[in-house]
Amino acid sequence: MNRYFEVFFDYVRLLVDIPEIDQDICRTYFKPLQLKKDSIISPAGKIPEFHNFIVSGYMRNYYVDEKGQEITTDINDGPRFFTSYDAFMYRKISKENLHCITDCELLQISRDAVDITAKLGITQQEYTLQILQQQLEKNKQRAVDLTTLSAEQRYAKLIKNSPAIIKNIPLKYIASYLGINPGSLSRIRKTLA
Amino acid sequence: MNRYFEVFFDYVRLLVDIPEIDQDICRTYFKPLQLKKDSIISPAGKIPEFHNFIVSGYMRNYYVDEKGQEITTDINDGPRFFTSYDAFMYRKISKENLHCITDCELLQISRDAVDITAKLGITQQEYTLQILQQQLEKNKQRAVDLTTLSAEQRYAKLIKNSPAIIKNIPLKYIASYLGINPGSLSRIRKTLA
DNA sequence: TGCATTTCTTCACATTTGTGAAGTGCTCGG
DNA sequence: CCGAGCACTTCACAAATGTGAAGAAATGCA
Repeated sequence: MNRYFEVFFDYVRLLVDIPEIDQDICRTYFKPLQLKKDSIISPAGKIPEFHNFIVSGYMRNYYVDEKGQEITTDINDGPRFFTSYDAFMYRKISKENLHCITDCELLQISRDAVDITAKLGITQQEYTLQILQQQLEKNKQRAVDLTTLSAEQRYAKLIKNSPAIIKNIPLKYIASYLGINPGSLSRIRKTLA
Repeated sequence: MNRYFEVFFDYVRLLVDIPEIDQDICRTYFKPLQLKKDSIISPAGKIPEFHNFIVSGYMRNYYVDEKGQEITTDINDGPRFFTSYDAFMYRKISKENLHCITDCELLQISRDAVDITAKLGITQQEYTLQILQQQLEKNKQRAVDLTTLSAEQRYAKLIKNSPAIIKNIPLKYIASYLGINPGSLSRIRKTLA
């Protein structure tokens, strides 16, 4: 299971240094978990129990709209945290489902444990601040792309920036994430080929 | 100038309580500023000097793309913080311009002062965390709206949720913010009337 | 007030994207 | 190995939105 924490700490160190003490805290409170393809963790209608870090595998975040359609709101590209953060943090009922598109390896921490580690360690608050800023910038950029780029340009940009997603995620989820009809995306793919 | 801080504290109290000590700190380090319509503060190409709170008035955030077109990425609806936050925080060159669409009343704090107040007061870090989360949720929702709603639905939603924006902001900026061509928006307005 | 500028609307037409049905190919469990 | 279901493509057509020019309306300034 050490590999899990290697991936985890490598990811965290992109934003902050982690002293040994905090590493030990993480090893104590984060629990490894393997999930099979198509597992649903943190289903809509429930309060998310865990904050998840994806060590390997691909997940998506989706909700079901009034017409019964699945809307994919997020897809991961490599290791990162993946949680309905707002609902998790404030113990609110989530509207979203976290769906393992492939087999996944996770590190999970419970909501109670997050409060404990916040007091024990010194890195957590600073890290949380930074990752929130990073996520905010990403989402701002996503919104700008959606207002300024055509469907074809959005797809081309995803190929360029996240080839791993194209290779590993069914097209229908990508289409939903990009706000493109699957049929239209198919046509766009043909013109790009 | 007390009115400025009344608006300011009322806004901050939506997320956290502010002890007297922290209120005094704010009164010391935030400076009131009046701006005329069409002033540009924090222009693209420079490091933002101040973190801005809009007491009254309307501002937009825009950048100029490769074709020379202005892309409006944010418009405020009532009092709130309005800053190229990432660039301000990390003293990076900003790509965005903050433009006063109407006369504006602001409270400003310098980047150096933010570090000072962080040490003096007790509310700031908690507040920053919360407002980042709030902004993140807003931007996620904006992205979801852009993927799932038609141009007409996006405009209708803006009318419903932010009538003040419709009343006070030139349509061309609203169109850009919604990712709609001004001509198309004009047509949409006619069908809604 | 009156002129100049900007903003908004309107129109005809082009382009992009959506829609639903049908067909093809793949995958996975039995 | 087979068949059912799923994912993806393809197509013809519909609908939504973009485009650029022209005019109307509003705004700001002298």
